Amino acid sequence: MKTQGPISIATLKRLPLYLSYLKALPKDGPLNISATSIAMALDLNEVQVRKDLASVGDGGRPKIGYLTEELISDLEDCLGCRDCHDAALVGAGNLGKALLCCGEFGRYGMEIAVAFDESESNIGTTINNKHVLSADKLEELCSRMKIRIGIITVPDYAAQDVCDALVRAGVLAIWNFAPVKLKVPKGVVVLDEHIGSSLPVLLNHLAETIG
Amino acid sequence: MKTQGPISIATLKRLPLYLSYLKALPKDGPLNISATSIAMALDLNEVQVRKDLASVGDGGRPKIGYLTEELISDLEDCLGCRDCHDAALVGAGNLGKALLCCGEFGRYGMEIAVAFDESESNIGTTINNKHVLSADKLEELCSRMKIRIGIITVPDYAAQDVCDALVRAGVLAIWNFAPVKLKVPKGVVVLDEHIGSSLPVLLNHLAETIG
DNA sequence: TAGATTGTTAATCGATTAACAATC
DNA sequence: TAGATTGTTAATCGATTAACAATC
Repeated sequence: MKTQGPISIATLKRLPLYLSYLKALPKDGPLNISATSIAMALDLNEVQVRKDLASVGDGGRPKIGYLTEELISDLEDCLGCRDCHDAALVGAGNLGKALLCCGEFGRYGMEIAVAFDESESNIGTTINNKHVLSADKLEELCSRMKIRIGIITVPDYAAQDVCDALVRAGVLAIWNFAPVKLKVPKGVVVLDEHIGSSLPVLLNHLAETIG
Repeated sequence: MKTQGPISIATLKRLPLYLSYLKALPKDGPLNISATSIAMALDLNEVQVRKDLASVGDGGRPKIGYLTEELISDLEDCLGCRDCHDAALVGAGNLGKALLCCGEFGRYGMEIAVAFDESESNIGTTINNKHVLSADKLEELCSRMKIRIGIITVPDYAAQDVCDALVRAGVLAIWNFAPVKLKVPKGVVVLDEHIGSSLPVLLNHLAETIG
């Protein structure tokens, strides 16, 4: 693995694509793979692929390409699989459940360790082997477990309160699915995942197609 | 509403933010709102807000700002609320259910009209007043209902097949939640919504913070 | 050697931001 | 009038892409 300079956000977002593509390749296939073929498969520019790969590994060889296994391992290293962080999810509704059941986060260096919810019907249940606990215990437990990542999948009116509680518990990074701009103290990072905010892009395309 | 030139993708993605912010304002508040205050609230650059708003409406007035109601209506027009498209969702798992229950798509000009699934336990049920039907009926029904938008929330191995069926049924725009690069004929648009692909961005920030 | 492939340097493109003029 | 606010023009920035040299 390469000594990293900072990796651009755009590149960072593409790394999971490469990893899942490489992992899906047949095990008995060739040992090498070229940036050209990756680019073709993922519908990307091949120079872009090479630049991206250059930022995670120490390169391929002309005419031969990259060693597939090495590339996978470099990508995993870079995506942080080695030091996996525990996360707490708050709000075990449909979206929360979907995330709890999503197996691939481990690959990216995050594991949902515990979930919290307010509804009696959810509290005490287990989803994909993860316990759903009462939201009352959020602060104390996250603090004790030294959890640094919070995932917010509660309705928008509750999001800021949950966020505040997570911050008090020592959470430093928040993945926010509520369509709300969260206020956090300096040093805490928020990543907004507003499902639906790219919908206009799709509908705009459609409108043009239909004419 | 303004006669539109093409709106940039970045702008298009921000429009829902403005709309939901404006809608959340108290009804008995002031009639006007300034780009400055919107920018503050949403943590954006104020020139950017003005440019974005310029592309949907016919502008505000110096010293006064924009008429809140007019701005809301312009945003709604632009986001296509007037001609709402029917969509079909395929895959009524947790994520599918979350989307079926999400009320806000109507605002953006899309309504999920029907859902399809393979599992016996889901077929025949109703989620948020939307029928879940057998995947066998997908092609015929989507075709008959003249559905133009497909939402794919099935496991990745099934995604391409579902996509093909949707395309055969005449779907022109696909919102894809499976972590797979779909192959579609020309004229069909795919918008990939890879939840998790921005996770590395968050974890990278975290790693820097922790040091 | 010839050709496929890599990596780098420079050009392009799109989006953001800064500076400023216009206006109510 | 003075000041808040708008809109526009130009500068900056980051990311993508094209052209080319290096190499196995």
